[in-house]
Amino acid sequence: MSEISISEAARRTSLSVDTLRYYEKIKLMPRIARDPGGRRRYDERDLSQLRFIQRAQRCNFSLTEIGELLKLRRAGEAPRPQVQQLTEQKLKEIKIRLEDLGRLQHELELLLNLCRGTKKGCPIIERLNSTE
Amino acid sequence: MSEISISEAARRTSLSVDTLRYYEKIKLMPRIARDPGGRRRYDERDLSQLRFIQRAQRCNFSLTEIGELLKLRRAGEAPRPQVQQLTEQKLKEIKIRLEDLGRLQHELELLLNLCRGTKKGCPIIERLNSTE
DNA sequence: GCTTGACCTGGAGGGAGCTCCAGGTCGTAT
DNA sequence: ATACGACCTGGAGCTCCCTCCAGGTCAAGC
Repeated sequence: MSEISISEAARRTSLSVDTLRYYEKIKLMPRIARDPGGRRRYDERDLSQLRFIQRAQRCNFSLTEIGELLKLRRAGEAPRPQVQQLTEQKLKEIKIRLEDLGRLQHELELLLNLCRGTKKGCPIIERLNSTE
Repeated sequence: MSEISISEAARRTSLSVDTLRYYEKIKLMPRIARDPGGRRRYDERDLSQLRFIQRAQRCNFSLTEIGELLKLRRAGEAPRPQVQQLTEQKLKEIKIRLEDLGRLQHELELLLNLCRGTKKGCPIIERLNSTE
């Protein structure tokens, strides 16, 4: 099979073995399968879920929220309205973050252009410093 | 003038007065002007900076990083190369986060459409659960 | 002049998300 | 048989970012 040790799983996800154990401890991950000696064996599904967690986390979701997202992910065949609602709300949050990021990107690009092209005393800086 | 009390500043930024004092304590914000009685008086510049902090924070920047961004923001007239480099790096990080968010958005939209239109047993779920 | 409430300071407390440690087990290599 | 390293568990410790507290000051209303 394609089952791998915890250290290999850590390597492939760039998480630490401590973090992997921690995710299991707080039940963000399900109980990972063990070999006869009691060591964890991660399969492709586990890795996929870990990568989902990482993506969601980079997008500011808390581990608690990610737990909910994972429930959605798993509960696909049981499309309850409450589950839909949660997803919709998360999507709204994502959109807001996308907008924030866009704004921040714009501000920094402005600043960078300024830094590149100017000697001193540019009106844009004043705008950055004093406007909403 | 348009100088306002800490509680008013808190109201306008949706931060708590404790957080406002905390930002000053850790020098993320400059020392805020005081009235003769020693109370803080926030002006438009302060509010602008606070909103910048909030935007950056929603985009996953740590307060330490935001401190650096604010230094850039202030140091506009002194475009040192090291300062440029930092901005460029932050922009790269922002782009990665934008991509992550886009991916996550896509995944959740997929899931949502699925939830809306299906009875049970959809191949997309399998894909979500077992693919990269 | 006294009360009330918003404000001040320094410092302790708290939740999230790890990270580390002690003390023990398993399996391979010598 | 033993030594070694990767693994196990439960629990303590740490950083970040607040949040709360105690004890005190200031300004306005009664």
